[in-house]
Amino acid sequence: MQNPHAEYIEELLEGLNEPQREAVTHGEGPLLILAGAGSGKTRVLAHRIAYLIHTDQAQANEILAITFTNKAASEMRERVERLLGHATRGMWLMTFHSACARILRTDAPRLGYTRQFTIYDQADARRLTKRAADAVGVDPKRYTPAALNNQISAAKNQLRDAAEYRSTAAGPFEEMVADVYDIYERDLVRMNAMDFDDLLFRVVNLLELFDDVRERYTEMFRHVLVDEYQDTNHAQYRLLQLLVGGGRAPGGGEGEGGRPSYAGPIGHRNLAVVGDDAQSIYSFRQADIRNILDFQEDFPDARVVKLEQNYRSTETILSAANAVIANNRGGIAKRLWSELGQGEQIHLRGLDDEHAEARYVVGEIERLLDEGAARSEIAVLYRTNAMSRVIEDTLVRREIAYQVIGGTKFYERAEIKDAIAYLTLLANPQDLVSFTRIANSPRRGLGATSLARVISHAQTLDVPIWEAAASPQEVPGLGAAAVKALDRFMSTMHELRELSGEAPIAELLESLLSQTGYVEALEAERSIEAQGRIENLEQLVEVGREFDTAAAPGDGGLDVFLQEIALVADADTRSDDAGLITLMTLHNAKGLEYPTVFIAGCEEGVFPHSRALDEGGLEEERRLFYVGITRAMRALYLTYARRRAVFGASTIGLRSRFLDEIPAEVLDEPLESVFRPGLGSIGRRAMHGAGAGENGAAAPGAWREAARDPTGPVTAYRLGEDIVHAGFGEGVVTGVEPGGVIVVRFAADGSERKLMAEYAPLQRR
DNA sequence: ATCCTGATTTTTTTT
DNA sequence: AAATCAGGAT
Repeated sequence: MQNPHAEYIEELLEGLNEPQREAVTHGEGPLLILAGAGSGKTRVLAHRIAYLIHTDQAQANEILAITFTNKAASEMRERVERLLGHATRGMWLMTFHSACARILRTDAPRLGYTRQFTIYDQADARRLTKRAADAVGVDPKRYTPAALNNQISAAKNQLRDAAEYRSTAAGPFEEMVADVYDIYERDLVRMNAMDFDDLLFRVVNLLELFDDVRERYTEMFRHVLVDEYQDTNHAQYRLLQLLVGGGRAPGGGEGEGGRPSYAGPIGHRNLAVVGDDAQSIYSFRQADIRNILDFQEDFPDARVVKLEQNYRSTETILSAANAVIANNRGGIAKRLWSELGQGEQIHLRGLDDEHAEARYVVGEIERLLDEGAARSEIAVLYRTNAMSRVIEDTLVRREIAYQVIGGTKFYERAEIKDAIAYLTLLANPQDLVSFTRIANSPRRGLGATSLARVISHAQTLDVPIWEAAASPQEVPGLGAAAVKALDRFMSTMHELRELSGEAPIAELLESLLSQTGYVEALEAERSIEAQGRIENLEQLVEVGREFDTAAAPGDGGLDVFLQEIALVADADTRSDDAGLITLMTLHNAKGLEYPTVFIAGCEEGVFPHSRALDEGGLEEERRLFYVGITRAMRALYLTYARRRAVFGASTIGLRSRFLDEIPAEVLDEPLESVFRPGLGSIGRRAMHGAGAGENGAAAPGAWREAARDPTGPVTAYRLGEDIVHAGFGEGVVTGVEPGGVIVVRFAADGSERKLMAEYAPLQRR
């Protein structure tokens, strides 16, 4: 019997290599795809989804596919639709957080929330944590709300609620956090609100508490696929187990047993995960690399597919990446290879300070553009958002168009948050955070004292803040002026609430901004800044208009709009506009690729970051460096600055230890990069000699021979260099550590010794 | 209630 | 260097 789709399926598998094919055509049961960087995992995922639908193993609406960003999700959806030739409405293709918000929009009432619950972002969560900390009497100098909230967030991501946290709290600090956690949690519930972590946690609660709900979703999602599995946290792990069943001890108990055994309820176990342990970079967000490392223990019958052929980068770039990651212990052995040829060497430059670094980067960008490169082919990556500024300044000066991903996000701008807070209060009258945000914005004479009175009145009566504010004359101690101001404010809000039932979002926003006097107040300022804010608000109205036209019928409510924009990540706003250079942190670059990549700020303390250097942090920093390197397709530039302004003060920086983990033969590093200024006549002569390039950098390769000259002054030894020691004989450099220490393995007895490069009797051979 | 000023803090990384 | 915050003046 000929399958009518046979040719189509053949077409679907065309151009895939053997392991990719295996992953795509794998049928039921657990599947682990270990996908090295650039090995075509997005492609495999898209093809697998299309394959499942084509072979009738699943309908589109029976698939749950989790990606790391909304942007990745919509790109994936496009790919799948192109493969299938038709739309995929009904397929759940989104982030963990979006999927959870969507589940909760249906089922949150089971847990005592309304469907209009508010999602608080990190800033809101911190504000609420501060309130809780104040109530507990925490010394705000010793413990910042951010630090406290991080503790709470970490607990939630491990599915530990306030009571559980208290029961295991050890020491006074954790006791105190437990107190804060209690109040914070109580406030959230009272305000019908959830933070980001709650979205996951509450869905886990929902599925654990209500068998009927769990069954509904397990039956609904016959196939679950997860991208970037190495960066899932415990809550996400548990969620997956509840959805697909199984986990440890397949066929084991009904799941009601002890907690620490993760045996979930019995399910179809159709879980396909894709990831790369070498790219795990979110442990600060409680991502647990063990989720991917232990997958085969969780599912002993899992099919495991390794994708090691890289279709993205040159061999030069890959050998750098492989050499760097080899310095980490453990991990799943992989060796990326590619057929794309050696390509050009990796450009490594040391510059005097961050301004020189920016000038060098932008100078090279200009050169590349002159040679015909498109701006969209170039990305500049850095460790921290603050580092974008200097580069931005330089780009502006040279009039090169760029986009910055991250940093101050659109939805975090004060005016945008205000406008959204108005909408949020209309949807959720219990939302105290939104109320306090907008009650006096624009100024209407409602100061902190008056607001505190209204709030405490609402809390004594245990009624929503909206209700308490609606009858200001009943608030004890409220001055006559304040009563009047509140009265006016609330009558506007009541009018808007009427409107919110029927009007489209864009219209509601527009009337809100005019009726509350918000835009008027900005216009009155008559400043450029205020004008910018007004433009931002216009942009927000535009977002609303797009939502109005795009939203599926019956799914276009205010609550849906608010919950959607609460989960917009900045990475989602990345434009593919061919006319823009892209600037972003290394974290934001995950999953992306560019023909030319710059990694700036390769200095000790910056990258690896000084605050990451304790417990195991170094390996994660190295993975981050690995992620950065493997973003590059053809050209990679690494730069560091010998001096850098940190907090306005100039600081001396040493080149990153990661640079010395890259094999010398793939690097193109001019001499004056290696020699620190004033280190001797040869260094200085090099500066004058071979013709310093436009930005003070010598022409590539000019002094490479000199750098190898064994009689020259001590230069940094690099990984893999062959040396001769006067006492121990021949050996090879197997490690380079900061402080001029190198590790050498000697051929004679195979021993490894640490030596001071400068003083040991060493020679290159 | 609002504005001004000086002190303090900020930089990991993000859904 | 810039942003936020507390305290005090208006």
